[in-house]
Amino acid sequence: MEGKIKVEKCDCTIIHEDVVERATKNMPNEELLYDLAELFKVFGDSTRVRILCALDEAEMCVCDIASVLNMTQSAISHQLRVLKQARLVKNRRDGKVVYYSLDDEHVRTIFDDGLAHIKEQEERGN
Amino acid sequence: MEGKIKVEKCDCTIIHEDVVERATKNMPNEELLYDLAELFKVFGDSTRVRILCALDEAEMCVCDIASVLNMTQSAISHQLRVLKQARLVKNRRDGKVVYYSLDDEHVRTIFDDGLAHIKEQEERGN
DNA sequence: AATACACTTGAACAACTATTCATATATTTA
DNA sequence: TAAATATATGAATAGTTGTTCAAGTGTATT
Repeated sequence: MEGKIKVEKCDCTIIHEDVVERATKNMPNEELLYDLAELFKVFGDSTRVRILCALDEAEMCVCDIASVLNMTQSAISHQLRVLKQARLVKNRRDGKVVYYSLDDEHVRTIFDDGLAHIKEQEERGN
Repeated sequence: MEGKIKVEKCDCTIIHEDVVERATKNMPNEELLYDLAELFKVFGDSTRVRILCALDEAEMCVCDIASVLNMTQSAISHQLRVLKQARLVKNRRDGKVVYYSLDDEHVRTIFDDGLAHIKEQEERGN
């Protein structure tokens, strides 16, 4: 469904008008939030997360990555495409070989924030 | 498929052994990366992103949120469940009304990082 | 030019996910 | 206790996504 605008409304009677109005007014641009969700969606797959982790270590060719993740080269290639479209990785060609590397300084930051959340969760007991 | 371990290997001949070995060795725990992806998956839906945005403004009941997002109460309730399981929101009951609020200091940080990436993308022209 | 090889890509399929609809639960009020 | 209301939940469904398989590019080597 993602991104469709719904028409139905809640049928409650005791809505907190002031809060609703304020929140509605301060909501960021719908498109921006959509793009944000799209970005996180890219991070929301363990194969892609692992690829990013591998590339954080060093620039690598497709076969290298496939070998590290123990997956087919085709599967990796498909995912690299997604990562590239999201501008998280870039590539360069050297003869037959295509080398991929991280294309964003924020990748590590976003990772670390996510890890911080997970760690805090664990500490709070789960 | 998510989380399954593959058996096939890449059939390339010119793997960069040193890089592969180093990357393999330094890869974080598989389970940790899986959890990380699971977390980002929660952020990877615009409805949930919008809910978090709304709650960043103020504590709200389910109907309030439904009203702000212009969606059915049921849909919101289902998503709040996901957010709660991920420990991103918490709730308290006051009579018939259940109030939800953010349950994590990192939510805003993660948001901001994501936005930083998007902005940089735009600046680089796209 | 022909072969080999690293990589890409399209189609197909299975697994997953978000919303809807109907119904259930919990709490207040009459 | 019965009715009203805010929320939750289960099943169904349509849409999405990741991997596989087969075939296609592009580059180097002979």
